[in-house]
Amino acid sequence: MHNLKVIFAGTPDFAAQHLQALVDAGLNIVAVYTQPDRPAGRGNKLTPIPVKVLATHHQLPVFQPVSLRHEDAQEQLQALQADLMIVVAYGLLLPKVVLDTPRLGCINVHGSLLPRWRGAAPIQRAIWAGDVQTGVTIMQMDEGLDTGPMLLKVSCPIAPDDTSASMYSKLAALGPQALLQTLEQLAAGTLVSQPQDNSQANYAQKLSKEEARLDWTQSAAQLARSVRAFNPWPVSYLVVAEQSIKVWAAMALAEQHTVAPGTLLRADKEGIDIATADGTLRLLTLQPPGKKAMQAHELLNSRREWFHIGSQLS
RNA sequence: CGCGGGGUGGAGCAGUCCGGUAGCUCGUCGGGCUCAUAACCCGAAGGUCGUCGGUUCAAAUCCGGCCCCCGCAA
Repeated sequence: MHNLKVIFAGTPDFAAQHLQALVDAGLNIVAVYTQPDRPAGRGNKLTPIPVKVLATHHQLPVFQPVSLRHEDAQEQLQALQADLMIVVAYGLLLPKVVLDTPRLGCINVHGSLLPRWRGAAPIQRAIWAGDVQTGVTIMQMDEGLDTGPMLLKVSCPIAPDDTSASMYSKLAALGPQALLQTLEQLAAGTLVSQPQDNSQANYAQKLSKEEARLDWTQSAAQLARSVRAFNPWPVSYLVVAEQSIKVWAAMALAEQHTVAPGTLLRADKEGIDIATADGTLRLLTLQPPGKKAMQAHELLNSRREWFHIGSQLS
């Protein structure tokens, strides 16, 4: 596999960890594609792109086209005469021309056990839906959205306290291993591809800030899963005293109640308990705007007036 | 120059506008009550108020520089 000319395409830290593994494995990486630098964050400063930082550190040629739909970008790609392109969380659509440019096409590392959770937020949706396991799938890319034939799947259990953040780091360890294994099989000629069963497919819809607002008409169990799935982004929140308070950790209590959803049942050292349509949600770690995340009892030390027992949350 | 909040005993906050005895809710330690307690009562320890400089008889508080943390919008 070391004589393959490989192009790597990816953007965030998750992708960078795969690139690192490829570099460590001694692959011949002829180019690295990543998204253009953009002003972002507080102060709108230019934020370094993880993959670019790593590529630059290893003195790999970096390309940052705005789109791969333009001919000049496609010609540039063509000129690299690559055998294979490896795509991990790149964030740009690859037109068919691009998919066909490398001799062996493009392969992708996807954060779910395909065909379940095709699309933008596979890791988060697996937690959100209460799946007991997820994993990574290495697949040959085709024109569809994560519809290509699968080359290798590795699964990973989702623990009851796993968040999207923790699953990301678990899969960021599994993905590179699976990717390297795939490349070895490719080189050895033992690679077997398996088509996806479309009848088993579903889509992992992008997360939104709107969706992150805790909706007391959902069940406590679902809300607890959402809190885990939306950590570290967009982070579940509730509105109290006209402020959005992020909820970084919560748990569903078995306890039932007879009051309206959104009623504050208790607020003590254990946490802040709120009635939902089905069961009670206990808020454990909260973060008011401008503050750091803190335990419920710490917030109550100074903001008791925000949490009067019996009050209604919207 | 995107908008904004903040750095005060171990924690979360008030006090800053109108300079002048360090406050609140917890935690910790000691004692008491109790069958018992994470509950309650009594008491104690613990702070150069982010940092550097300026103004002043006097600065957490006024003025200026610097460091750090965080929310929103992208």
